[in-house]
Amino acid sequence: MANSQKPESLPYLTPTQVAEKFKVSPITVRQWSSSGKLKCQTTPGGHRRYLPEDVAEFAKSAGISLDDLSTGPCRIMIVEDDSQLAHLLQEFISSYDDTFEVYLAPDGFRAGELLHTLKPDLILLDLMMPGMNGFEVCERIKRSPATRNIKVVAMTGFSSEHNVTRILNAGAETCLKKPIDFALLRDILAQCNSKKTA
Amino acid sequence: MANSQKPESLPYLTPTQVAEKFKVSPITVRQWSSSGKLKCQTTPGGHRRYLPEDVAEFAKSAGISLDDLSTGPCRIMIVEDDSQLAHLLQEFISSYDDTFEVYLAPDGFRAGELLHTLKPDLILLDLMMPGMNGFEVCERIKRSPATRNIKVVAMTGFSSEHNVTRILNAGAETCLKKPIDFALLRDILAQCNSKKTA
DNA sequence: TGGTAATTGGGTAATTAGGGAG
DNA sequence: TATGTCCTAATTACCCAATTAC
Repeated sequence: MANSQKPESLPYLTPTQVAEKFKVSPITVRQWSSSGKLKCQTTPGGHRRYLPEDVAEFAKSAGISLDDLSTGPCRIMIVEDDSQLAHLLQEFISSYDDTFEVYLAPDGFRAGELLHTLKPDLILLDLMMPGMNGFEVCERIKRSPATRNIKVVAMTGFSSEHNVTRILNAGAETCLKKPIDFALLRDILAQCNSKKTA
Repeated sequence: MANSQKPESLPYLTPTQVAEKFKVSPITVRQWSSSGKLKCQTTPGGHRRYLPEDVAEFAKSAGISLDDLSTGPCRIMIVEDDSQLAHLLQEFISSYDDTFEVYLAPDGFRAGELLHTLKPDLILLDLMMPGMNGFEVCERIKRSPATRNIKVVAMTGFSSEHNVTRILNAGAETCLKKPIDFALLRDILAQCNSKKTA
């Protein structure tokens, strides 16, 4: 189950599903929609359907704990063209906590795909990959509302002071130097884990 | 259908596709048809197929605006790292039909992102880009149910017989040789146009 | 042409949802 | 503000043979 593909989730939520996320009754969710606080769409039969982004926006505006309830298990994407290192990271993460779901993106295309289909909680991002500018990728992730709350941990073998500053300014959590210090990585995973309240 | 000459690739919708548009299960779509609320055609085997116009009419009668592709314009993604060529293609397409929406993906990451966020109708795919294997990309697009009906037109400057065969086997509509023959491109756009019912 | 996985239709039962007044 | 209940309607689950897609 290590590097399996696609966890394609439904692009909408029913009232009951939304209610479960907020730990309230479906009737309450109905009220939120009626009063306009929670945007919703409707089926031809009049039933309400909720888009994940609308739910997230409502959670934020209401100050309720937002992202962890909606995500489920912790998903981690490893963007790394060095297959050996990628698998090493994957093994380490899985052995640290086998509830983490780890996905590998060996190239930019896969990274872009998984970013929007998998919607990971954490991204380990190699800054030096052919045909891909890691800095731009990080900036783009942080610029889009749909992805900006994803944690990005940069990885690089040529960590000049300037580059480290640049990637941190782009919104990365931290910048790991190669070879990877697995103690640091474990700390990062610990933070990722503490986020889970379930 | 405005100007379609051939019933080559009719824009029929399957029950599942209609269900996705209305955020509902395929079973519900079946009920709508059984009760006569949603008109449908049937295959020789008895399976239901839906015309976009019938779906649009049903949506209107239910007071729902379809945000998605049924009524939307034709979206085209150009995957090409040569900025000059990319813009040239964009200009040509826009001048051919200014209702076409053209988006540029200068690298693999943008291509992967746009594939799932934009959900284009047609992809012009450069096979030779750094850090991106065009053949693999095409195969992946055609393998996933969510994207397999997107038309892929390959573009390459080194079109060996073997490579052309390979990309066509991967599911590409055709393989354009560089420099691009714009007459051929126009024909492709014409097919893309006949798909539109709006 | 042939093989295999995914989708579909039919029918009925079970679950969920909306509206409103409490 | 959030929720429980009643009634009716909309939506979905389940089973299995046929059809369709790749």
